[in-house]
Amino acid sequence: MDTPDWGSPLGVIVSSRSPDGIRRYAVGLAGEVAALPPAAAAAAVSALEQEHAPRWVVWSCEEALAPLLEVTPGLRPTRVWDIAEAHRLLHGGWAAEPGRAWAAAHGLAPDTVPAAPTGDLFDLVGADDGPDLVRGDGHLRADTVTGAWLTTDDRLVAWAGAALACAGLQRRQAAALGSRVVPTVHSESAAAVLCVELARDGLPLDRAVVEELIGAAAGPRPASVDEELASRRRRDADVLRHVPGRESTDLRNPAQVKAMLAAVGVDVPNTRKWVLEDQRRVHPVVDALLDWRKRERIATTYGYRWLDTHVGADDRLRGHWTACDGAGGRMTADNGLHNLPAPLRPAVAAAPGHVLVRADLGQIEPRVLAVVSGDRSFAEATRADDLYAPVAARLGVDRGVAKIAVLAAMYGQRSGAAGEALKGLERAYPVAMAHLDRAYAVGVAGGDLRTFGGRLIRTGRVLGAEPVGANPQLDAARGRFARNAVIQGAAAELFKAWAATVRATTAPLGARIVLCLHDELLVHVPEEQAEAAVAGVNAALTDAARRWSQGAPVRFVSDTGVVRRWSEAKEGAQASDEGPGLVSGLLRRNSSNSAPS
DNA sequence: TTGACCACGTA
DNA sequence: CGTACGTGGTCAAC
Repeated sequence: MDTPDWGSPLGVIVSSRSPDGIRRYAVGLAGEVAALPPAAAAAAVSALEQEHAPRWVVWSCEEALAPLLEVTPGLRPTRVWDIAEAHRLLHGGWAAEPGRAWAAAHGLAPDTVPAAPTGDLFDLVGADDGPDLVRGDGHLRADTVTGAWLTTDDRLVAWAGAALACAGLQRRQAAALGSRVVPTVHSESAAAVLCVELARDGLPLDRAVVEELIGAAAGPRPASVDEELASRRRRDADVLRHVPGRESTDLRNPAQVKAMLAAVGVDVPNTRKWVLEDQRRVHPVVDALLDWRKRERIATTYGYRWLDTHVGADDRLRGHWTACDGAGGRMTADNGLHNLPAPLRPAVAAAPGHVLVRADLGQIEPRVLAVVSGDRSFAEATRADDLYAPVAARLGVDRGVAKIAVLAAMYGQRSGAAGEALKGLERAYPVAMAHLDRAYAVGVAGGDLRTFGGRLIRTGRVLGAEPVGANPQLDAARGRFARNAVIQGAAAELFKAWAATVRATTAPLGARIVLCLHDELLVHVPEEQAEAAVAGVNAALTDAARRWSQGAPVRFVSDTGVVRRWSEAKEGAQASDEGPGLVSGLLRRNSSNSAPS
């Protein structure tokens, strides 16, 4: 078969695990693949990486790289083709097992992919697969991933060959979709490598501060179940003492809370925070309840159990990372890595001798809109540090109005004061607005879209299985989903290209990315390399944006600074006092913040 | 035990 | 007629 021009040597890493848990690899450059045990495989990858810097084809980074990186922590592959990530990009959805990716790469219908063995007696269907890796009907045999068939070195080498073949077909499909898509696969694959590293390395925490913050919200660490219950009752009592006669209210039951509030004259349709915010003055129980909710969040979700379960002995918070979610393609993480409440952020702190380089992209979504729509006038506005200023000038409105109008156009909110300014936007930036309207229309019709970088977005089945046209509300929701997905998804692609570039260019400084948060990066770096890392992060943005946008005249900006704690402001970041005042001060500031506006 | 709903944290 | 994600609580259905 004629292979596409990959631009660099091609390597492959696949693995299988026998039923007794022993892992074995097939590793090598294309045409020279050998079956090896883990330590030897890691050594081979290291040597080949150094000598040839190949693009490594893997069925998935998690399967192929995670165990190798445990064996050899210094291993850092730079170029990867992750078949699962390529499949998600090219064909949509999240499921991307080898059999499914293989089928899509070969143009075989997804509903004909043989089901993987389930472990019960139907496993005997494997007998229908015949003796070979590829079945008579063109599908991969079903019992590969479980390790049931990959029992010999020859079979493992054949498995590597299948990965190379699959990647070759994917690459051709990607190239056929346009010049941006192969680079997107490269970038998404790099993000998948980064996810393995993020999961392994974790986010550095200051354990003493975590303990203190949890203590301030949830009380001291309980030594027994009884103490835990007592602590919980004390928290509840702070609310219930405001409602004599209703002390038996279950604060965790919204219906009971609603009834309790009604009894003291607070009449609300539901007990959501933004509804209760306006009722603080009606009765003191409202204030107490909102404070309780904040403490309860930390006590339950980010309390001692969370600390003990997810923060290691090395004071690192670890979770599972994915390179793309099911919809727009953003990275996801669990165990609180992506939704850590702001009051806990002072606990995210550099290890001794290190600092955090914190960088976030400014106004990324409107800038992305300028790229993906090709609107030259809107692109002109991105030359400003504050994009809303030139837009406001062009529209003849206040900056605040311009901002709301732009956000309304992108996210679909039509209520409020944005109406007039929206008309101005459509006159001033018709190309950008038409791009959003087109995405909305495709969503309403249940059609398929691709992001700027080529990710397939299917709208037909989002939010349920109801057919298009049957439910106008559902159609509109699909439209909003689609309009948002082309922006959010493209922003995610740029972000990952940036993160991958930062990972590659700052590694020689000893820098490691420890958190990715949609438009924000935290890089952990030895103190003496802080300034070099800042420069590297900023240069990486310029570089990644130019490559991602293929030279579009759109400017992207990053607010980049050096901090010891995530909570510190980036500019003029002086280390705040680290005494006991830190914690109580932050809690106070947080609660007073939420009172007005 | 599972799934729906609520509620709320992040971007 | 903002969207996306993850988490933990309760409740109803199984």
